[in-house]
Amino acid sequence: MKDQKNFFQDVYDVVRLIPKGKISTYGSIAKYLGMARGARMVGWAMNQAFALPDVPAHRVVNRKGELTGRHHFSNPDLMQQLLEEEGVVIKNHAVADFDHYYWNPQEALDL
DNA sequence: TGCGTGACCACGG
DNA sequence: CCCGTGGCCACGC
Repeated sequence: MKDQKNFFQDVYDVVRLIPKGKISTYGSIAKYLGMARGARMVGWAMNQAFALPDVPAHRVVNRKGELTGRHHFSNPDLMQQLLEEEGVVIKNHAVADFDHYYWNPQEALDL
């Protein structure tokens, strides 16, 4: 059991583990941390995380694969740009072939 | 102290 | 997939 105060740190820790060229979702991360209904909190954590250089917030999208957080970057197009640099194809502000790039912490970290 | 808001999600139609 | 509804937790005023 971990303190909820470390929840944000846990979020950053998981996000940091997302492999290059892969993406994950707010809900999956929240679920992995035991907050199945705390997807919004992951979003809030990301809002604070964009200040942390080691946290690839651009690899976190919503369950539809849309780059909903792009407006919170210094440049709205930066998120898409970073993903494309990693080989992720973006179409209309959303990840094309979402299932192909999807990275599930539950499976990857083998709970 | 209470209410509105939000980088969300699940469910039913 | 779209739409409406409810729930979730934290933050700002």
